Amino acid sequence: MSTRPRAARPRQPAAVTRSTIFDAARELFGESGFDAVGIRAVAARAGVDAALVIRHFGSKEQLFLETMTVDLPAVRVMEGPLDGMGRAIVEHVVCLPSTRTGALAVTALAALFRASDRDEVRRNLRSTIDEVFARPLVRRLTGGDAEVRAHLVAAQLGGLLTSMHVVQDPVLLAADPQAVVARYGDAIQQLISEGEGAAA
Amino acid sequence: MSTRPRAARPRQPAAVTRSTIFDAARELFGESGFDAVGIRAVAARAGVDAALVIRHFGSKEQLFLETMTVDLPAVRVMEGPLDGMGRAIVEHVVCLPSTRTGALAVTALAALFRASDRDEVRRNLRSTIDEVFARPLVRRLTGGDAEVRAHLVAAQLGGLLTSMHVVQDPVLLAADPQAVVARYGDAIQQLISEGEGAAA
DNA sequence: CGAGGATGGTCAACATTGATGACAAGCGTA
DNA sequence: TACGCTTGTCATCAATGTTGACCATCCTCG
Repeated sequence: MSTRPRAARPRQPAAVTRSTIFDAARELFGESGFDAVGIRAVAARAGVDAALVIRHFGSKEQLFLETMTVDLPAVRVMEGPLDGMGRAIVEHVVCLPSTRTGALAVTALAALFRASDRDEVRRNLRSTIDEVFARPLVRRLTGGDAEVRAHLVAAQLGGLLTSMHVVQDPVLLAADPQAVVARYGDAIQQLISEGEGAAA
Repeated sequence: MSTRPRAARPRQPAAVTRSTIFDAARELFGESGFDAVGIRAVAARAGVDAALVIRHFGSKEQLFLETMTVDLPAVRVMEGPLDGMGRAIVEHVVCLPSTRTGALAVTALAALFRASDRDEVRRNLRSTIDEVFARPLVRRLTGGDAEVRAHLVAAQLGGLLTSMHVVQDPVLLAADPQAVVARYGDAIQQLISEGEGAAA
Protein backbone atom coordinates (compact mmCIF):
# COMPACT_ATOMS: atom_id res chain seq x y z
CA MET A 1 0.00 0.00 0.00
CA SER A 2 1.97 2.97 -1.12
CA THR A 3 -1.12 5.14 -1.31
CA ARG A 4 -3.75 5.05 1.38
CA PRO A 5 -7.28 5.71 0.17
CA ARG A 6 -7.97 9.43 -0.12
CA ALA A 7 -10.54 10.87 2.20
CA ALA A 8 -12.91 12.41 -0.29
CA ARG A 9 -15.77 14.37 1.25
CA PRO A 10 -19.29 13.70 0.09
CA ARG A 11 -19.58 15.19 -3.35
CA GLN A 12 -21.34 18.48 -3.73
CA PRO A 13 -22.27 20.60 -6.70
CA ALA A 14 -19.56 23.09 -7.49
CA ALA A 15 -21.73 26.12 -6.81
CA VAL A 16 -22.30 25.07 -3.21
CA THR A 17 -18.63 24.63 -2.34
CA ARG A 18 -17.79 27.79 -4.14
CA SER A 19 -20.35 29.65 -2.11
CA THR A 20 -19.04 28.13 1.12
CA ILE A 21 -15.52 29.27 0.31
CA PHE A 22 -16.89 32.65 -0.69
CA ASP A 23 -18.60 33.15 2.65
CA ALA A 24 -15.57 32.03 4.63
CA ALA A 25 -13.31 34.34 2.68
CA ARG A 26 -15.67 37.28 3.04
CA GLU A 27 -15.73 36.95 6.81
CA LEU A 28 -12.01 36.42 7.24
CA PHE A 29 -10.91 39.11 4.80
CA GLY A 30 -13.41 41.51 6.34
CA GLU A 31 -12.11 40.87 9.84
CA SER A 32 -8.37 40.70 9.25
CA GLY A 33 -7.61 42.02 5.79
CA PHE A 34 -5.87 40.52 2.80
CA ASP A 35 -2.44 40.00 4.16
CA ALA A 36 -3.21 38.37 7.48
CA VAL A 37 -5.56 35.79 5.97
CA GLY A 38 -3.87 32.85 4.31
CA ILE A 39 -5.45 30.67 1.72
CA ARG A 40 -5.18 27.74 4.09
CA ALA A 41 -7.13 29.61 6.74
CA VAL A 42 -9.95 30.24 4.33
CA ALA A 43 -9.89 26.61 3.27
CA ALA A 44 -9.95 25.42 6.88
CA ARG A 45 -12.90 27.62 7.73
CA ALA A 46 -14.76 26.34 4.70
CA GLY A 47 -13.82 22.75 5.55
CA VAL A 48 -12.02 22.30 2.28
CA ASP A 49 -8.56 21.70 0.87
CA ALA A 50 -6.45 24.75 0.10
CA ALA A 51 -5.94 23.76 -3.51
CA LEU A 52 -9.68 23.81 -4.03
CA VAL A 53 -9.81 27.47 -3.18
CA ILE A 54 -7.40 28.23 -5.97
CA ARG A 55 -9.22 25.96 -8.39
CA HIS A 56 -12.45 27.81 -7.80
CA PHE A 57 -11.16 31.37 -7.77
CA GLY A 58 -7.90 31.29 -9.69
CA SER A 59 -5.81 33.07 -7.09
CA LYS A 60 -5.97 34.53 -3.63
CA GLU A 61 -6.08 38.02 -5.08
CA GLN A 62 -8.99 37.12 -7.32
CA LEU A 63 -10.86 35.65 -4.38
CA PHE A 64 -10.23 38.81 -2.43
CA LEU A 65 -11.50 41.04 -5.21
CA GLU A 66 -14.58 38.92 -5.72
CA THR A 67 -15.53 38.92 -2.05
CA MET A 68 -14.69 42.50 -1.17
CA THR A 69 -17.27 44.22 -3.31
CA VAL A 70 -19.33 47.31 -2.57
CA ASP A 71 -23.00 46.85 -3.24
CA LEU A 72 -23.45 50.56 -3.80
CA PRO A 73 -25.70 51.83 -1.04
CA ALA A 74 -24.46 55.41 -1.41
CA VAL A 75 -25.79 55.75 -4.90
CA ARG A 76 -29.37 56.11 -3.70
CA VAL A 77 -28.52 59.24 -1.77
CA MET A 78 -27.10 60.79 -4.87
CA GLU A 79 -30.39 60.57 -6.67
CA GLY A 80 -32.07 62.73 -4.04
CA PRO A 81 -32.13 66.51 -3.95
CA LEU A 82 -28.85 68.38 -4.21
CA ASP A 83 -29.76 70.42 -1.17
CA GLY A 84 -28.44 68.73 1.93
CA MET A 85 -26.86 65.95 -0.08
CA GLY A 86 -23.53 66.59 1.60
CA ARG A 87 -24.78 65.71 5.05
CA ALA A 88 -26.83 62.83 3.71
CA ILE A 89 -23.81 61.20 2.11
CA VAL A 90 -21.67 61.59 5.19
CA GLU A 91 -24.44 60.11 7.27
CA HIS A 92 -24.31 57.06 5.07
CA VAL A 93 -20.60 56.66 5.62
CA VAL A 94 -20.55 57.40 9.32
CA CYS A 95 -23.81 55.98 10.63
CA LEU A 96 -24.70 53.36 8.09
CA PRO A 97 -22.22 50.75 9.35
CA SER A 98 -24.87 49.75 11.86
CA THR A 99 -26.91 48.17 9.08
CA ARG A 100 -25.94 44.83 7.67
CA THR A 101 -25.19 45.66 4.05
CA GLY A 102 -23.78 49.03 5.03
CA ALA A 103 -21.21 47.47 7.30
CA LEU A 104 -20.23 45.07 4.54
CA ALA A 105 -19.76 47.87 2.06
CA VAL A 106 -17.67 49.98 4.41
CA THR A 107 -15.63 47.00 5.53
CA ALA A 108 -14.98 45.96 1.94
CA LEU A 109 -13.95 49.42 0.84
CA ALA A 110 -11.60 49.75 3.81
CA ALA A 111 -10.11 46.35 3.05
CA LEU A 112 -9.51 47.42 -0.54
CA PHE A 113 -7.73 50.57 0.61
CA ARG A 114 -5.52 48.62 2.98
CA ALA A 115 -4.53 46.12 0.31
CA SER A 116 -3.95 48.75 -2.33
CA ASP A 117 -0.30 47.86 -2.53
CA ARG A 118 -1.17 45.31 -5.22
CA ASP A 119 -1.70 46.71 -8.69
CA GLU A 120 -4.82 44.73 -9.39
CA VAL A 121 -6.42 45.76 -6.11
CA ARG A 122 -5.59 49.37 -6.84
CA ARG A 123 -7.23 49.16 -10.24
CA ASN A 124 -10.31 47.63 -8.68
CA LEU A 125 -10.41 50.31 -6.00
CA ARG A 126 -10.17 53.01 -8.61
CA SER A 127 -13.07 51.74 -10.66
CA THR A 128 -15.13 50.99 -7.56
CA ILE A 129 -14.81 54.55 -6.30
CA ASP A 130 -15.54 55.83 -9.75
CA GLU A 131 -18.70 53.77 -10.05
CA VAL A 132 -20.01 54.22 -6.54
CA PHE A 133 -19.05 57.79 -5.76
CA ALA A 134 -17.80 59.82 -8.68
CA ARG A 135 -19.92 58.85 -11.67
CA PRO A 136 -23.33 59.11 -9.97
CA LEU A 137 -22.34 62.59 -8.85
CA VAL A 138 -21.01 63.69 -12.20
CA ARG A 139 -24.42 62.99 -13.65
CA ARG A 140 -26.05 65.32 -11.14
CA LEU A 141 -23.68 68.26 -11.17
CA THR A 142 -23.62 71.07 -13.66
CA GLY A 143 -21.62 74.23 -14.19
CA GLY A 144 -17.92 75.00 -14.14
CA ASP A 145 -15.77 72.01 -13.31
CA ALA A 146 -18.59 69.58 -12.67
CA GLU A 147 -16.42 66.54 -13.26
CA VAL A 148 -13.51 67.73 -11.18
CA ARG A 149 -15.81 68.76 -8.36
CA ALA A 150 -17.50 65.38 -8.32
CA HIS A 151 -14.17 63.61 -8.09
CA LEU A 152 -13.08 65.94 -5.33
CA VAL A 153 -16.18 64.96 -3.39
CA ALA A 154 -15.21 61.35 -3.93
CA ALA A 155 -11.79 62.21 -2.54
CA GLN A 156 -13.38 63.73 0.53
CA LEU A 157 -15.51 60.67 1.09
CA GLY A 158 -12.53 58.41 0.69
CA GLY A 159 -10.68 60.56 3.18
CA LEU A 160 -13.35 60.28 5.84
CA LEU A 161 -13.72 56.59 5.23
CA THR A 162 -10.01 55.82 5.47
CA SER A 163 -9.59 58.10 8.47
CA MET A 164 -12.23 56.22 10.39
CA HIS A 165 -11.85 52.65 9.17
CA VAL A 166 -8.24 52.38 8.05
CA VAL A 167 -6.24 54.89 10.03
CA GLN A 168 -8.82 54.63 12.79
CA ASP A 169 -8.33 58.13 14.07
CA PRO A 170 -9.37 57.89 17.73
CA VAL A 171 -10.64 61.46 17.81
CA LEU A 172 -13.04 60.89 14.95
CA LEU A 173 -14.14 57.52 16.28
CA ALA A 174 -14.96 59.05 19.65
CA ALA A 175 -16.53 62.21 18.24
CA ASP A 176 -20.24 62.89 18.20
CA PRO A 177 -21.50 61.50 14.88
CA GLN A 178 -23.89 64.40 14.51
CA ALA A 179 -21.04 66.88 14.67
CA VAL A 180 -19.07 64.96 12.07
CA VAL A 181 -22.08 64.77 9.80
CA ALA A 182 -22.72 68.49 10.13
CA ARG A 183 -19.16 69.72 9.72
CA TYR A 184 -17.90 67.36 7.07
CA GLY A 185 -21.24 67.26 5.32
CA ASP A 186 -21.25 71.03 4.92
CA ALA A 187 -17.73 71.00 3.56
CA ILE A 188 -18.83 68.50 0.95
CA GLN A 189 -21.96 70.47 0.26
CA GLN A 190 -19.90 73.50 -0.61
CA LEU A 191 -18.08 71.49 -3.25
CA ILE A 192 -21.40 70.26 -4.57
CA SER A 193 -23.17 73.58 -4.89
CA GLU A 194 -20.30 76.01 -5.30
CA GLY A 195 -20.09 76.06 -9.06
CA GLU A 196 -23.73 75.45 -9.90
CA GLY A 197 -24.42 79.07 -10.85
CA ALA A 198 -21.13 80.27 -12.21
CA ALA A 199 -17.49 79.20 -12.28
CA ALA A 200 -14.97 80.92 -10.03
CA MET B 1 38.41 21.72 0.96
CA SER B 2 34.86 21.40 2.06
CA THR B 3 34.47 25.12 2.55
CA ARG B 4 35.76 27.56 0.00
CA PRO B 5 36.98 30.87 1.37
CA ARG B 6 34.15 33.32 1.86
CA ALA B 7 34.15 36.41 -0.29
CA ALA B 8 34.11 39.12 2.34
CA ARG B 9 33.82 42.63 0.94
CA PRO B 10 36.23 45.29 2.11
CA ARG B 11 35.19 46.12 5.64
CA GLN B 12 33.26 49.27 6.23
CA PRO B 13 31.99 51.00 9.33
CA ALA B 14 28.48 49.87 10.18
CA ALA B 15 26.96 53.30 9.69
CA VAL B 16 28.06 53.41 6.06
CA THR B 17 26.54 50.07 5.09
CA ARG B 18 23.44 50.89 7.02
CA SER B 19 23.11 54.13 5.14
CA THR B 20 23.65 52.36 1.81
CA ILE B 21 20.90 49.88 2.59
CA PHE B 22 18.72 52.73 3.78
CA ASP B 23 19.08 54.61 0.50
CA ALA B 24 18.44 51.52 -1.60
CA ALA B 25 15.35 50.68 0.40
CA ARG B 26 14.04 54.22 0.24
CA GLU B 27 14.25 54.27 -3.54
CA LEU B 28 12.78 50.84 -4.09
CA PHE B 29 9.98 51.16 -1.55
CA GLY B 30 9.16 54.59 -2.92
CA GLU B 31 8.93 53.31 -6.46
CA SER B 32 7.19 49.99 -6.00
CA GLY B 33 5.75 49.85 -2.49
CA PHE B 34 6.23 47.47 0.37
CA ASP B 35 4.86 44.31 -1.10
CA ALA B 36 6.57 44.30 -4.46
CA VAL B 37 10.03 44.91 -3.03
CA GLY B 38 11.73 41.88 -1.56
CA ILE B 39 14.49 42.03 0.95
CA ARG B 40 16.81 40.38 -1.52
CA ALA B 41 16.13 43.13 -4.04
CA VAL B 42 17.10 45.78 -1.52
CA ALA B 43 20.21 43.81 -0.64
CA ALA B 44 21.17 43.42 -4.29
CA ARG B 45 20.76 47.12 -4.95
CA ALA B 46 22.90 47.93 -1.94
CA GLY B 47 25.47 45.33 -2.99
CA VAL B 48 25.02 43.40 0.20
CA ASP B 49 23.79 40.08 1.50
CA ALA B 50 20.11 39.80 2.36
CA ALA B 51 20.82 38.69 5.90
CA LEU B 52 22.72 41.89 6.53
CA VAL B 53 19.61 43.90 5.86
CA ILE B 54 17.80 42.09 8.63
CA ARG B 55 20.75 42.36 10.97
CA HIS B 56 20.80 46.11 10.55
CA PHE B 57 17.08 46.83 10.66
CA GLY B 58 15.52 43.91 12.49
CA SER B 59 12.86 43.15 9.92
CA LYS B 60 11.58 44.19 6.53
CA GLU B 61 8.70 45.99 8.14
CA GLN B 62 11.02 47.92 10.41
CA LEU B 63 13.17 48.92 7.46
CA PHE B 64 10.07 50.08 5.64
CA LEU B 65 8.89 52.18 8.55
CA GLU B 66 12.29 53.72 9.05
CA THR B 67 12.70 54.71 5.41
CA MET B 68 9.17 55.86 4.67
CA THR B 69 9.06 58.87 6.94
CA VAL B 70 7.49 62.24 6.40
CA ASP B 71 9.79 65.13 7.15
CA LEU B 72 6.85 67.37 7.87
CA PRO B 73 6.85 70.07 5.21
CA ALA B 74 3.16 70.84 5.72
CA VAL B 75 3.65 72.00 9.24
CA ARG B 76 5.16 75.31 8.16
CA VAL B 77 1.98 76.27 6.36
CA MET B 78 -0.02 75.69 9.49
CA GLU B 79 1.92 78.31 11.34
CA GLY B 80 0.88 80.98 8.87
CA PRO B 81 -2.33 82.99 8.94
CA LEU B 82 -5.62 81.12 9.21
CA ASP B 83 -6.97 83.09 6.29
CA GLY B 84 -6.29 81.21 3.08
CA MET B 85 -4.66 78.36 4.93
CA GLY B 86 -6.97 75.91 3.19
CA ARG B 87 -5.66 76.68 -0.26
CA ALA B 88 -2.09 76.90 1.00
CA ILE B 89 -2.23 73.40 2.46
CA VAL B 90 -3.74 71.90 -0.67
CA GLU B 91 -1.09 73.60 -2.74
CA HIS B 92 1.51 71.83 -0.68
CA VAL B 93 -0.09 68.47 -1.34
CA VAL B 94 -0.84 68.99 -5.01
CA CYS B 95 2.01 71.12 -6.31
CA LEU B 96 4.79 70.42 -3.87
CA PRO B 97 5.71 66.99 -5.29
CA SER B 98 7.88 68.87 -7.77
CA THR B 99 10.36 69.69 -5.04
CA ARG B 100 12.75 67.09 -3.78
CA THR B 101 11.74 66.71 -0.15
CA GLY B 102 8.12 67.27 -1.01
CA ALA B 103 8.08 64.37 -3.41
CA LEU B 104 9.68 62.18 -0.78
CA ALA B 105 7.10 63.10 1.80
CA VAL B 106 4.16 62.50 -0.50
CA THR B 107 5.63 59.27 -1.78
CA ALA B 108 6.28 58.03 1.71
CA LEU B 109 2.81 58.86 2.96
CA ALA B 110 1.25 57.16 -0.05
CA ALA B 111 3.41 54.09 0.52
CA LEU B 112 2.28 53.97 4.14
CA PHE B 113 -1.35 54.11 3.08
CA ARG B 114 -0.88 51.33 0.57
CA ALA B 115 0.82 49.07 3.08
CA SER B 116 -1.67 49.80 5.83
CA ASP B 117 -2.78 46.20 5.89
CA ARG B 118 -0.09 45.53 8.49
CA ASP B 119 -0.92 46.54 12.04
CA GLU B 120 2.40 48.17 12.73
CA VAL B 121 2.26 50.22 9.54
CA ARG B 122 -1.25 51.33 10.41
CA ARG B 123 -0.12 52.46 13.83
CA ASN B 124 2.73 54.40 12.28
CA LEU B 125 0.42 55.97 9.73
CA ARG B 126 -1.96 57.03 12.46
CA SER B 127 0.67 58.79 14.52
CA THR B 128 2.29 60.31 11.45
CA ILE B 129 -0.95 61.91 10.34
CA ASP B 130 -1.59 63.04 13.86
CA GLU B 131 1.81 64.67 14.15
CA VAL B 132 2.02 66.19 10.69
CA PHE B 133 -1.56 67.25 10.07
CA ALA B 134 -3.88 67.08 13.03
CA ARG B 135 -1.86 68.27 16.02
CA PRO B 136 -0.37 71.39 14.43
CA LEU B 137 -3.88 72.38 13.43
CA VAL B 138 -5.43 71.65 16.79
CA ARG B 139 -3.04 74.16 18.29
CA ARG B 140 -4.25 76.86 15.93
CA LEU B 141 -7.99 76.34 16.01
CA THR B 142 -10.37 77.63 18.63
CA GLY B 143 -14.08 77.53 19.22
CA GLY B 144 -16.66 74.76 19.15
CA ASP B 145 -15.22 71.41 18.11
CA ALA B 146 -11.71 72.60 17.44
CA GLU B 147 -10.22 69.16 17.86
CA VAL B 148 -12.79 67.36 15.75
CA ARG B 149 -12.56 69.98 13.04
CA ALA B 150 -8.79 69.69 12.88
CA HIS B 151 -9.00 65.94 12.51
CA LEU B 152 -11.62 66.33 9.81
CA VAL B 153 -9.23 68.56 7.93
CA ALA B 154 -6.63 65.85 8.28
CA ALA B 155 -9.16 63.42 6.84
CA GLN B 156 -9.73 65.70 3.88
CA LEU B 157 -6.02 65.97 3.24
CA GLY B 158 -5.61 62.24 3.47
CA GLY B 159 -8.46 61.88 1.03
CA LEU B 160 -6.92 64.14 -1.57
CA LEU B 161 -3.54 62.52 -1.13
CA THR B 162 -4.82 58.96 -1.49
CA SER B 163 -7.06 59.91 -4.40
CA MET B 164 -4.13 61.29 -6.33
CA HIS B 165 -1.24 59.08 -5.28
CA VAL B 166 -2.84 55.80 -4.26
CA VAL B 167 -6.07 55.45 -6.17
CA GLN B 168 -4.59 57.66 -8.89
CA ASP B 169 -7.88 59.09 -10.02
CA PRO B 170 -7.21 60.02 -13.66
CA VAL B 171 -9.64 62.95 -13.55
CA LEU B 172 -7.83 64.59 -10.66
CA LEU B 173 -4.41 63.87 -12.12
CA ALA B 174 -5.39 65.49 -15.39
CA ALA B 175 -7.25 68.40 -13.80
CA ASP B 176 -5.92 71.93 -13.64
CA PRO B 177 -3.98 72.13 -10.36
CA GLN B 178 -5.22 75.66 -9.80
CA ALA B 179 -8.82 74.51 -9.91
CA VAL B 180 -8.14 71.71 -7.45
CA VAL B 181 -6.36 74.09 -5.11
CA ALA B 182 -9.22 76.57 -5.27
CA ARG B 183 -12.11 74.14 -4.89
CA TYR B 184 -10.66 71.74 -2.37
CA GLY B 185 -8.82 74.46 -0.55
CA ASP B 186 -12.02 76.40 0.01
CA ALA B 187 -13.78 73.30 1.27
CA ILE B 188 -11.01 72.84 3.80
CA GLN B 189 -11.05 76.52 4.65
CA GLN B 190 -14.69 76.27 5.60
CA LEU B 191 -13.85 73.55 8.10
CA ILE B 192 -11.04 75.72 9.45
CA SER B 193 -12.95 78.93 9.96
CA GLU B 194 -16.49 77.70 10.40
CA GLY B 195 -16.56 77.42 14.17
CA GLU B 196 -14.12 80.15 15.04
CA GLY B 197 -16.75 82.63 16.14
CA ALA B 198 -19.42 80.42 17.64
CA ALA B 199 -20.35 76.73 17.69
CA ALA B 200 -23.20 75.48 15.49
C1' DC C 1 54.82 40.29 17.71
C1' DG C 2 50.66 37.47 19.03
C1' DA C 3 46.52 36.20 21.58
C1' DG C 4 41.75 37.68 22.27
C1' DG C 5 37.72 39.87 21.48
C1' DA C 6 34.65 42.84 19.25
C1' DT C 7 32.86 44.07 14.71
C1' DG C 8 31.34 43.28 9.90
C1' DG C 9 30.00 40.00 6.58
C1' DT C 10 28.54 35.50 4.30
C1' DC C 11 26.27 31.19 3.70
C1' DA C 12 23.09 27.49 4.26
C1' DA C 13 19.08 26.42 6.09
C1' DC C 14 14.17 26.92 8.01
C1' DA C 15 9.08 27.65 8.06
C1' DT C 16 5.47 29.54 5.65
C1' DT C 17 3.28 31.26 1.69
C1' DG C 18 0.63 31.02 -2.90
C1' DA C 19 0.30 28.05 -6.61
C1' DT C 20 0.58 23.67 -9.80
C1' DG C 21 -0.14 19.12 -11.60
C1' DA C 22 -0.85 14.34 -11.15
C1' DC C 23 -4.11 11.44 -9.49
C1' DA C 24 -8.21 9.38 -6.97
C1' DA C 25 -13.14 9.07 -6.16
C1' DG C 26 -17.95 9.92 -7.16
C1' DC C 27 -21.60 9.91 -10.60
C1' DG C 28 -24.10 9.88 -14.93
C1' DT C 29 -24.62 7.69 -19.38
C1' DA C 30 -24.25 4.69 -23.28
C1' DT D 1 -19.37 -2.78 -17.57
C1' DA D 2 -16.70 0.85 -19.42
C1' DC D 3 -16.10 5.56 -20.55
C1' DG D 4 -15.81 10.40 -19.25
C1' DC D 5 -16.83 14.51 -16.78
C1' DT D 6 -16.82 16.70 -12.47
C1' DT D 7 -15.19 17.20 -7.78
C1' DG D 8 -11.72 16.68 -4.38
C1' DT D 9 -6.92 15.52 -2.38
C1' DC D 10 -2.08 15.09 -1.99
C1' DA D 11 2.73 15.93 -2.81
C1' DT D 12 5.43 19.27 -4.40
C1' DC D 13 7.41 23.70 -6.21
C1' DA D 14 9.50 28.38 -6.05
C1' DA D 15 9.79 32.44 -3.48
C1' DT D 16 9.50 34.92 0.83
C1' DG D 17 11.27 36.75 5.50
C1' DT D 18 14.19 35.26 9.07
C1' DT D 19 17.74 32.78 11.85
C1' DG D 20 22.05 30.85 13.56
C1' DA D 21 26.48 29.04 12.70
C1' DC D 22 30.43 30.41 10.83
C1' DC D 23 34.28 33.21 8.70
C1' DA D 24 37.34 37.28 8.27
C1' DT D 25 39.04 41.65 9.47
C1' DC D 26 40.56 45.07 12.66
C1' DC D 27 41.72 47.05 17.35
C1' DT D 28 43.82 46.49 21.62
C1' DC D 29 46.57 44.95 25.31
C1' DG D 30 50.21 42.06 27.16
